[in-house]
Amino acid sequence: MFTEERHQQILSYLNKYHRASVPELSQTFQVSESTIRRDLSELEQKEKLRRTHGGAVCLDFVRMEPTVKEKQTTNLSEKERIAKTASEWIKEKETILLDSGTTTLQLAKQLHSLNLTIVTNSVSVLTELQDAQNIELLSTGGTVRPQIGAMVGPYAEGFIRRIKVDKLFLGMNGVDGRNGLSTPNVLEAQMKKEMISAANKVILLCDHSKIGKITLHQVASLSEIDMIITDKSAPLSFLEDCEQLGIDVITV
Amino acid sequence: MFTEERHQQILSYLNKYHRASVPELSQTFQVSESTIRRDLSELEQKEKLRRTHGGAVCLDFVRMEPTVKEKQTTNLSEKERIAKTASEWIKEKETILLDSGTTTLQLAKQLHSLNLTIVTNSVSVLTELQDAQNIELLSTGGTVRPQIGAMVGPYAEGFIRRIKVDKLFLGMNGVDGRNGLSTPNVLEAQMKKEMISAANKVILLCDHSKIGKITLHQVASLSEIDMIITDKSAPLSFLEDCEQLGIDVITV
DNA sequence: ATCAAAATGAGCATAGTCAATCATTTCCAA
DNA sequence: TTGGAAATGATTGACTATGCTCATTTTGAT
Repeated sequence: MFTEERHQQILSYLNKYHRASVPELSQTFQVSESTIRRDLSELEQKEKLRRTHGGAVCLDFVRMEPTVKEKQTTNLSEKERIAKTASEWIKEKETILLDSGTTTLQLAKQLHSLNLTIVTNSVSVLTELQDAQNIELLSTGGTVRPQIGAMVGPYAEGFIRRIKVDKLFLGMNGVDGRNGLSTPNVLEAQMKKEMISAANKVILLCDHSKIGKITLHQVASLSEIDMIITDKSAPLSFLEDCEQLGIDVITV
Repeated sequence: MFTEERHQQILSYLNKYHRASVPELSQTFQVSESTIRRDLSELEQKEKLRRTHGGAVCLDFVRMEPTVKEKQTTNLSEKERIAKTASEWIKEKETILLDSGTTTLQLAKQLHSLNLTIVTNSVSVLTELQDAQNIELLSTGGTVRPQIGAMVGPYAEGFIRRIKVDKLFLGMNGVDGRNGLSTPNVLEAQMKKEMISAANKVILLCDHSKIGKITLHQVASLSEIDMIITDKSAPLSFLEDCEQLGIDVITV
């Protein structure tokens, strides 16, 4: 393969996966890592990609990544860690239901290279995963809630009622030992209820800031959750309540 | 074999294999590598191929690279003008169905400040308009087609069947006077059919590059269209055909 | 904050490739 | 035939691509 060809292919690869590591490319094209590094340097010179430590990313992906909104996201690093841990519980070929929200979006970012069927009511997740090669991506449809980008309402619920998934990764505004799960919007509350019914296993992703909060509409009681992934700042008493209910608790 | 003949054969060879090395060609045509290099230099001069270190690659192959982003920018200015004109036909409070595609995405960008109900099967349009203040945004849901970001399949069709909209803005891969409207993907074709049925008024947005093209699956005949907005490079004969059918034709 | 592992880029040696040059061969018209 | 232009092949010094080593930087985990 000629150098030029390899350069083209590296760009296609990046277009597909948005990112590529040096060892990954080295193996793919059967050349040394040095060569790949040289390739990446040259392509960066030509502004065809953006070099990162360990690899490179696609240019539009870079532009897309740090949106204003995302920068404003609170507790981003906790959410990232929670998402990373959550991704370790996903096996190839599974069918996953992804709720809307910033934490589940972080989870979506981890899933690009897996072979999965993903159902979601989040516009951001759709955008994030629409070009992932091995993912069969399904959208619930419905009314789009501004700002949040969640699809809700009767159409969305109707979609969910017709499916069954292996695992649901659920976000939530309020999580409380006594009051269970709650959210401020009635349509979202209803939607989350349906999602819980559609899943064999319900995994709740929430950073510590959500714990102890009670918001307007109750979605479910704690006992309907199978696993909860949160950060180490979560109050111990709450975590004990969860374990008492037989919920798997993971803190990261 | 004459020099000219060899040149022709080198080009055929490239057409077949997209690439060729100097030793490979040298052996194939039983001439020295020097000669091949001379041949390749001349052919590059005439822009018949692209020289690389060690050989040459077919030009089309090099051009094969146009990234998703570049595709979006093909005829961008035409698309923008078409979109702008299309937006002038939209009145406040109307219910609009927006097909997926780059031209309809340009249209979506024009609609931020209007008070509308918009239904779409395009992930890009959802992202574009999710934060628009006065827009009630509805998503069809369904299976997401990679690259294109169109939601299709039975669920998407089911959604469309249950609604009626004032106007549909439709994109299309192929538009031909005789053959009507066509698209390469069967699911998209089906989806577009349903959308046409759901609309009181069907407005086709297409730049001149789509006209005269026929692709695999027929979506509808021209007569099902109420209005077509295209650019001034559209062939006159086609525009006359449209007017004969009573279609409003606008060229920008 | 600190440390070990991973990644990097510079330098260098090697193999393969290149363009320039020149001698030889082929072709064609006078 | 013969002269000259064009095409070809061989040679060679320069250039390019690659892989390897090693000192330095970056990263991530504690």
